[in-house]
Amino acid sequence: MSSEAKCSKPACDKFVAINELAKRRGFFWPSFEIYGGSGGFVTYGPLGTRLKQNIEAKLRELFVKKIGIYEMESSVIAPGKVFEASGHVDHFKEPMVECQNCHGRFRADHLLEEKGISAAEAEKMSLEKTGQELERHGVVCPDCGGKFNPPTRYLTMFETTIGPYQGSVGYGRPEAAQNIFVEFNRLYTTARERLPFGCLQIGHALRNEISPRQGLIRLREFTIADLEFFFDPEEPTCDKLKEVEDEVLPILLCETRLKECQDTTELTVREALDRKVILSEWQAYFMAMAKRLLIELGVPASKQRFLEKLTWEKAHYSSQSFDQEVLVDRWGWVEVSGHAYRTDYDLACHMKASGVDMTVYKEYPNPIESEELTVKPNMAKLGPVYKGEAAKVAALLAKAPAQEVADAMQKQGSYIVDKYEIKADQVDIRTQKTLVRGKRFVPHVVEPSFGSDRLFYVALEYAYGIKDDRVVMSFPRSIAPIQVGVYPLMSKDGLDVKAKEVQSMLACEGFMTEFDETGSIGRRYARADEAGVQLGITIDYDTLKDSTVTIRDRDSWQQVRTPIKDLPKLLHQFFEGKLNFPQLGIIIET
RNA sequence: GCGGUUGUAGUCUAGCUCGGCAGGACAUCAGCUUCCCAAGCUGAGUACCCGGGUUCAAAUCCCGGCAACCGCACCA
Repeated sequence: MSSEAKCSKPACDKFVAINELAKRRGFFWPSFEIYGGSGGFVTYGPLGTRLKQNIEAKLRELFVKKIGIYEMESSVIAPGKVFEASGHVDHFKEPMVECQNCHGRFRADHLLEEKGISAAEAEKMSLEKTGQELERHGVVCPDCGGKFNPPTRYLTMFETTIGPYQGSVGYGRPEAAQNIFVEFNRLYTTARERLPFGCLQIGHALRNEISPRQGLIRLREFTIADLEFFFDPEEPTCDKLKEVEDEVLPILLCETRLKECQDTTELTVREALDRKVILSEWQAYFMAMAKRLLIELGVPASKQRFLEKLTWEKAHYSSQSFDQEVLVDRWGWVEVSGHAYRTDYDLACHMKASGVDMTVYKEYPNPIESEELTVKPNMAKLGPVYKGEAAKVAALLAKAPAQEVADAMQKQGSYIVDKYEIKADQVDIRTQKTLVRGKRFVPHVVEPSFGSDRLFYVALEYAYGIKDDRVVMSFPRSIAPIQVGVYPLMSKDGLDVKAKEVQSMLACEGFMTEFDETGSIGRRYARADEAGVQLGITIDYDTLKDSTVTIRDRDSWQQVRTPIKDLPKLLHQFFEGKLNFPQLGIIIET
């Protein structure tokens, strides 16, 4: 079918074209179709799964291998306590009211805010109180003036029961980050108790969206890549900053946004830090790396920007947040990653809720010497005098300010604590030298967090192109789901046998290959272009004579002639980016 | 969740107003033929979103559900 005919309708944008292609060729499709489907769930097919794996591999290459970040994998379900402690149970529950007349739904707290009640106050209110306040202010439906039903809470986390006991609530994680915080102590031990260090978790997350309607952009179950990077707030220096300090970050600043202006400010990483636009060096570093990741996925720098989040847009845990956005055909700017400075919020919350110490110990370069006056009860003397009350007296003494006790002893020879008079010989007062070698503190965290499915979608959209009326998916060569297609020019005269040999050899060399012998050679090239197969190797009658093959490039449709024996080395270098296509052999003029 | 639009093979779609054998294009598979950019011929398989109702007869009309798109709302 001609793509022109397909795109003559006004409704046909890239989103439609990609969804159609994705279904037809097996990149992805809506899940559970045989039962009518269920919104917000998606299945990745053979091509899509590979592409997604390659994208995630790219993320690992940039964020894990190069910096030495750890990785972990934990459960999707967590006991209720985890998300109560993290603040998600409170923040994912929105009070909503429904109009009895038109059934419109509104955020109850937003309605109260319009009546002059502060956001903080409205958020804290109980459901009952919210209902009373709505009534007191005579709030009616802004659409039709109808009355509201009593407010209810809508929880955007998936709730479940762990085991057969009803009281044991569990939640599907809405982000992968909490697993990392919860396991901090083990990870820190594994990291040989050194800061800074980071840990990445790529895995599924669940958010029970009210109405997920943008294909891969908003799903109820999706893949998230959360990287939590822990560092000492007193030593916030990023030792990798040199590698990225000249990288330009186009940022849409808060001050610009408040003027209702969409202009981005182009700042290098260095400038952004100097001007305190970005507070943390590590955060700036990760933002620069995120920009590079998207470039490697095929999104040019000019189609990317960072959006500084306004105070009320930020997550409950974040002190400074940026969204990395990519321009897409249908929706304009779409978030692909979030960069939050979470400070010590999460670890502190879990420490408080669990009672487990999650501080780390830092030794000072030079121990700090200090002199301290101590008052030690002399139990040998106190015991016989106070008998049963001796322990209580000792405890009271321990609480008393040492200097005050010492002064009293010197002046009056005794000290009165509560109703007891302590004699000088009943305590031991001395000056003790102590050496403070270090201190304990809660590490700070910066978090880059990627939506894997969104990375996948933008990679598809930016790969999508039309050449001579044919769809060509021009993936960057490092993420192409199939690297090499092998085609016998004819599937007879031994060409097919030879082609299978070549394919098998390349597969053993570690390449992702595909064999196709049906249809004319042109048709097979077209099919391969649509699947984003990077290179095509064609076995023809000359191959049988001189053991050379034709290699065809997906994007330029150029062809070169190369001996079979040179293929492994040349192709490895090509996919590593060390060779360009014309360097793969002798160019065939067509 | 509300309002609007919509749901027909693998994909895109005609037919629905006015009930009467569900048609096309592309894709797929097989055979012949051709062989370096979707050639041709012959043949094949595959569809009316689900459930109920009205009717001799339902893709078509009615009711309910599910799903998608657009708008509203929501999106830490």
